[in-house]
Amino acid sequence: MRIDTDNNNVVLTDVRDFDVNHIFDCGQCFRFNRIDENTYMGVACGRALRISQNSGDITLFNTTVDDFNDIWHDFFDFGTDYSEIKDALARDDVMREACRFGGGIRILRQPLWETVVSFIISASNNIPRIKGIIERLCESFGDAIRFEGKTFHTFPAASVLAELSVEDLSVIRAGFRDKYIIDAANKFTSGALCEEYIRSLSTPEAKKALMSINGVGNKVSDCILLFGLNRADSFPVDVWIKRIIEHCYFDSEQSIDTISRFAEEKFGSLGGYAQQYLFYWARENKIGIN
DNA sequence: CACCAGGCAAGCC
DNA sequence: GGCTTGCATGGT
Repeated sequence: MRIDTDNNNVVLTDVRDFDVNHIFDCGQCFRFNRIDENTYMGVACGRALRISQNSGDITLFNTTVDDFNDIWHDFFDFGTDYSEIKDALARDDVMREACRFGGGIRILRQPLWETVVSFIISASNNIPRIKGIIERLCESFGDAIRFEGKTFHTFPAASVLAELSVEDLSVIRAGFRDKYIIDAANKFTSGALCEEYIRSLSTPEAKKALMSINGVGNKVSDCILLFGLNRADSFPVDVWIKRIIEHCYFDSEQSIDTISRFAEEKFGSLGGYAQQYLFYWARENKIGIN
């Protein structure tokens, strides 16, 4: 990959294993929206971004090289070799096809706090509504930022949400999840949970710490570990993953525990990547629904 | 109208 | 311990 500047844009060439549609449509990230077939726009890490792709060429509009190096390089996980991961995972027909179909997926390194709240909101919910709730949360309580003549909003800090009551949150229409968001904000603000401490823990210990938050159970904590803490040894088992593993590897209904142990055995430390390839492939092709 | 949506907590045994 | 049920809201 080469990094150049063109006017106010950062231009990447010879980029491999990268597809904006795969990255932003595989359900890991809720704040980026499709502008056209090659372009997405959104907010992450306190910055707005417009990113466009033409095969191996990527343009980050109105972005400095410093911001690319300081923020977007890590956000897009450019330090990880996804070809190697796909080679290791593509050991059977199912995984070969899933890795081929979503070959441009990368697991974004999203801010921990935003990931905690986003996946609390995801519980028993659908992706369009999750995005709507998060958007209202940011509009109501985040900071306004200007970008390309438009106003965007950052994700509100835990300390900001900790000042709110459950009633204050009613404007975002999160339903029964509002009290969970407040509890998470309180734990992150009071020191009961500290990001640096959580990051220092092993994956099982970090999971236990995250599950002390009301509204964070087995599945949500696995998503936080994977998307917010870059723990690829975590394999979130949601209804989609459960159905596709059953459909492709068992041909009968299995317990969530059985699915988890199967994934641990089969994918090990690459489970999180496998989960994303499978999730995207299954959803886009409606596999395992019947 | 009933049913469900990337689950979870609380209340039952 | 495992199993059931209620949960807010919005879309079919």
